[in-house]
Amino acid sequence: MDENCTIYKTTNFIGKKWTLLILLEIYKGKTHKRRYSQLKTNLPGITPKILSARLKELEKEGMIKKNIDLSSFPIKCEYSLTKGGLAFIKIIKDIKKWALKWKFNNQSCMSTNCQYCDLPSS
Amino acid sequence: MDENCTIYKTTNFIGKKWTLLILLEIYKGKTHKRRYSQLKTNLPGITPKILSARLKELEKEGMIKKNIDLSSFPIKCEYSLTKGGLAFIKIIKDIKKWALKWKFNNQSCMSTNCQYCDLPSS
DNA sequence: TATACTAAGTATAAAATAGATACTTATTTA
DNA sequence: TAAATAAGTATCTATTTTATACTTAGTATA
Repeated sequence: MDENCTIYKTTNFIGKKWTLLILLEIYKGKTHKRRYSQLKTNLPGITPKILSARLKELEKEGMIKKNIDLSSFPIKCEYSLTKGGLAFIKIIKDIKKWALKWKFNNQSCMSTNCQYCDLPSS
Repeated sequence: MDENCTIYKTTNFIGKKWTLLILLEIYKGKTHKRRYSQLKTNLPGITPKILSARLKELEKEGMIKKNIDLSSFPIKCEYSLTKGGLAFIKIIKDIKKWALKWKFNNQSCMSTNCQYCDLPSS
């Protein structure tokens, strides 16, 4: 197995469960930022353990940045997209477009209130 | 949780381990077709159980088609991309381009012999 | 003063998924 | 008669994910 492979290495982290949904959720935040608790609320079904593991991995992979606000209590942590992370959103949008065209009969997103994919289509 | 969500439903199957690599490997075959045994050889590390589970899921999701040739022995099964599956290859190529730009310093793929991502870059 | 509340997690055990490896089936070739 | 082949399945183990409870420290409420 070739561990230097670009696609192999990349699918190894972007392919994990919840990863794309977390990126998208951060993107949808004001100025593309979200706090831990907002992510937890807006991604129903995710567990705190997985959310925190994915955030650490995304930070390690350079797709998001963590910012801690110590001035208030309780401490607030804000996660924002890096330039690379923001560039990746284009791919997620393309996946949505592909899915609408080839999987869901070219309807616009069927759930208008959907927390996940209610994002501008262009 | 909104189970009708486009992105949620889509990441649920394209996000699984090996899925993108299998699609890519079929794409790289002559006329975008590969036999089971070729996939197994060209995706070192995959187990027959996972390969067969993924192929079934991809077929169910309408991304590949299975074709059995009973005329010879042993039976040969050929997997080919559907139109939707072929359209998805564009996204995989974009992921590679993204990775080369943002993760791997804009080098062209570092392993020229790589089974996985040695694909035309345009 | 004691109690409850918050944000951002961690800890532990159970369930689901993936991996390793051996086996199956049916036909052809040595 | 024995070995080889394609396309898997079966069984057991290891890794990941999920469910749920707990932690920490400052702040507001009773």
